[in-house]
Amino acid sequence: MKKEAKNKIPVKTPEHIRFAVLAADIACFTVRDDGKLCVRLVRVDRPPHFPGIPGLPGGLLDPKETAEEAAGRHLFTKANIRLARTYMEQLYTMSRVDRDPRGRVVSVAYLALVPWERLSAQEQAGDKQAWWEEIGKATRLAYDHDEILSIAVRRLRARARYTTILSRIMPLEFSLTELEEAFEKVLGMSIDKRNFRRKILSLEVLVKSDSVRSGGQHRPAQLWKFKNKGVEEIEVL
Amino acid sequence: MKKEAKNKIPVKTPEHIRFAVLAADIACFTVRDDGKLCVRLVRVDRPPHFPGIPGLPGGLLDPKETAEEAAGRHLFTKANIRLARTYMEQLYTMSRVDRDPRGRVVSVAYLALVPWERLSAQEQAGDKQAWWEEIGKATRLAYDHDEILSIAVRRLRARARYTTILSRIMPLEFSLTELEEAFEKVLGMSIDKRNFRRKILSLEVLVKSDSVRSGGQHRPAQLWKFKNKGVEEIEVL
DNA sequence: CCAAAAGTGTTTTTCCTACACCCATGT
DNA sequence: ACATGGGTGTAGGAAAAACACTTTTGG
Repeated sequence: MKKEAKNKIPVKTPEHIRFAVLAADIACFTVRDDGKLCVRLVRVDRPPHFPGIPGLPGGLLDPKETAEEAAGRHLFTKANIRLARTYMEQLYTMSRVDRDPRGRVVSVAYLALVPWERLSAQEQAGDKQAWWEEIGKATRLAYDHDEILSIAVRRLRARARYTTILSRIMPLEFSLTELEEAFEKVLGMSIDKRNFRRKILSLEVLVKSDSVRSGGQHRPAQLWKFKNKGVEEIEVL
Repeated sequence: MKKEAKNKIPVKTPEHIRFAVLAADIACFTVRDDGKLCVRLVRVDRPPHFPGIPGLPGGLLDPKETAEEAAGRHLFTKANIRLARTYMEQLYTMSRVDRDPRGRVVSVAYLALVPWERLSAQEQAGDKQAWWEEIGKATRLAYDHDEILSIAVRRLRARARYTTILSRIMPLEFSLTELEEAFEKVLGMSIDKRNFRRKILSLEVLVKSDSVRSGGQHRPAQLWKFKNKGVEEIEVL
């Protein structure tokens, strides 16, 4: 019984090994209706090191939540993006000893995607606390968030090539041209229209929607949906 | 000055946010000379939950080291594998609240590779504390190490297909047959000899070595090296 | 009838796959 | 001389890439 007591444990973990604070940071992307690939930034105000400069949304873990739960929570409370509409996957864990000048903070970074169409008007517009920034212009961020962002963009590009991850950045219904443009914006290259359509249709991940989009003074576009709602699968493009 | 004091910080982080213990676990692979893909296991002895059962090597972070440094350190102290010979990349961070029944431990898992040829005789042989286990037989591990191992194998297979990661599991010099066998063991499939040779040579990642291997009673094999020592690159196979 | 984006086929080239025999060496 | 793994070439099919015109609508 004495032995059992010895083994019960870290209700009383020794002080010296509980030196770290755990955090989660989120690189949340969307393709804005002007076609720009954007990331959600927030105003970080932690003088003297980070006085009112931009950064990724994030915050500390609670003792009873996973890193992913903390990421979803802070994405909502700090950046006003609701988890229900977003896809999230773990990206990288940042553990440099001096990454936060105030003390040892280890941060689990997440990659999130949200369809622009499903954001409320207020979420789209942004304000002084949280806003959408074009990828190229999101620079000089707080902490090591430049590095997180660069890892996130690289990962997004890689996964766009061999998974259906872009289904999580598209509206529920979209034209093939819109899907092609999402690929072009994310991959930063132009794609042949006819080859793209043949390829994406041959993968059989899309189904025709009932409706068409009757936009400007031109032929209306057939709308499509992704067949498999949530998940992703291996492919190529 | 008062303001400054307020911003100095987590020399005095509040107790309640320093609830977690940080750890690193390592899935370290090699291809043994019998051709088996193996993972390094250690004996975990933490009764009552894990009394002398196998697990991945790992351990806690020190306050002044990164997760990767801790991984390298524990790989050496717990599993007797020296970092100098190993390639290591971050795999996934496990943060389930109850993953360690003794208290909240968040673990950063790493994938490591080491060439069998570069291990000492003692490291190759293993003992009661640390040994090489074939992938299929490494099961019912401590904590969530089954899950880590499964993620690691999946990742290794994926990266073998589009990077030169296998350069880190091969000896410095090797025959094309040996390289082909490494691919076959890792991917768990057989590969056509002629097609493999044509493909791998067309990628121009190998250079001929000066020497040949004069093994049994047959024609000696030309030996090859990877052109770019350390790094990896995008390819296909 | 004009502007603007939607939609559609064919040809060429590249890459993957399947497949069988000769070569150099040690015993 | 023979057993053993090392080494090579070709032909057919599938997928990728290059490329231009017709269709449908709104103004």
